[in-house]
Amino acid sequence: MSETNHRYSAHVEPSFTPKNVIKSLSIDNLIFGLDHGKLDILLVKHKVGLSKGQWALPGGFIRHDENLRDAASRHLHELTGVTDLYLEQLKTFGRVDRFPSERVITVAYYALVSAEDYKLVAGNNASDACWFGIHELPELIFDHKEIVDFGIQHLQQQVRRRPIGFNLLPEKFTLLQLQELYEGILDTKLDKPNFRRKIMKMNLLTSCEEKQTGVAHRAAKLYRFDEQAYQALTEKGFSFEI
Amino acid sequence: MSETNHRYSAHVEPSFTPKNVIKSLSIDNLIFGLDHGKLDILLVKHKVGLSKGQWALPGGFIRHDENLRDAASRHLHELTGVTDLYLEQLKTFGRVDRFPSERVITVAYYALVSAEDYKLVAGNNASDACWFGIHELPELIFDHKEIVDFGIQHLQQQVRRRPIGFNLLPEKFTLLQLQELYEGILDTKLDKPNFRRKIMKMNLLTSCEEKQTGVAHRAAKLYRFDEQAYQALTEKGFSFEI
DNA sequence: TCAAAAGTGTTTGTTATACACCCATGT
DNA sequence: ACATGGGTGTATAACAAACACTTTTGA
Repeated sequence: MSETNHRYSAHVEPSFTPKNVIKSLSIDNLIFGLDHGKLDILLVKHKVGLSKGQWALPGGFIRHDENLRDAASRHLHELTGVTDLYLEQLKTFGRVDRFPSERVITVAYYALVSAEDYKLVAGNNASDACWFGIHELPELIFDHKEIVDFGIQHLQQQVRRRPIGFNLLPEKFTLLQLQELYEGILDTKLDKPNFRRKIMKMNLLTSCEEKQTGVAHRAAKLYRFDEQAYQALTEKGFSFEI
Repeated sequence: MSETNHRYSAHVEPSFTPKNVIKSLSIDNLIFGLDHGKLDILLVKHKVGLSKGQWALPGGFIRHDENLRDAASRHLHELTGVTDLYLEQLKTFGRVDRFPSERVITVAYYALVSAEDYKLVAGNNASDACWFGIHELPELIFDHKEIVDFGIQHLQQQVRRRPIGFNLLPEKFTLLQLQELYEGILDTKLDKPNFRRKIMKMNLLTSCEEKQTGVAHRAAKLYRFDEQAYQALTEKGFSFEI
């Protein structure tokens, strides 16, 4: 893990730049997680370099023989151990003065990490990787705050149009968990009966024929997201709207 | 104009690469225009280099002291003479093998060119710049076809959610022109009465208190898009949906 | 007077919203 | 028994879709 941070920090001090990577171009990952209905972002703390001690988005350089998404994936994997994520390009940030001393343009990717993986990341031996609530972010390096702000806005838009939010939940979830997820991301309150109906009418959830356990109230049914049904519907021009 | 093409073609043969630009990173512009309800794209023909004689998106390299959008803007201006456009980042394309012989990643921007500017471009002395209907595109260089396909899809999504389509029309336009624009982009037929009502209810159009002239039927009222009303509405959380 | 597009009205079915209500379960 | 969330029902209003209709104008 320290190797990863070394590699990233390298990107602050050119002398640390690993070989076989593209100059002037980096990757930064915006990783969202969900903690009890609160939206979090994963940050790392730089260990060396000019920006030592400062928080930043996890990222790094791109190898010459590596596709952009693969680079994003690799950096994410090296840091968190998580693979097979919903990982999408967000935007490329290239302000002339965004990086000190030399021109570096960064391609930002974003990912949504499920509740299980959320714990995995937190329990990782990368003691300098940490989740922060989006309303309690520390000072960030470079233009990373700008990337975060853009990403949150983007997520709020995307989550209304595509069922990507499910990636933030465990495999089996209740309808209330799903509702709280949407409330957390969109920062609003939703009407329970109406939300349930809207979701159920889409036929995107499969009942697990199971119920919650260990709760001090009537146990809710557990559902799982039906990827195939979604694929089938999108091919028919289906539009997902919350 | 030949200078522009020289500059762009440079991007094919590294030996032509101008000084003071970033290596391994280029800009490509996807420029949409409207011709009688038909959606067009602006292409240029390379005059020198490996890809001589082939059609490509107008683009080029980024100067070290130049922001990304400024670079996109500059290349567009140099080629078409058009300024002050709706010009947005589309996506960054970076497949390892997208460019022959060396690694070049490109940031794609897109713009919508109004009917007036459309003529301006066509009448320009850049004899190797030409509009093509999106269904009649020639073979394109590198991964430019991929960029075009992505851009068309993106435009179809964006145009439904934000009133960017107005950029493709002249300043004063009729409701039928607007409807034909949407039909052209979305590749569907829309119901006239319903379309009119939907648009008018948004209060985004100002009447010019003027009518069409020179038409062989009842003259339609001319409208203009009210930018201020749109700004005011978006701040209130207004959502534009066609 | 006819074609062509401008522009209005109305009917019908669907969907959104708000809110009242009953159900199940652990403490 | 009661608090807590699970889950259903329904009245109302807003909206979308389809389509019939009247108006204006140049040729």
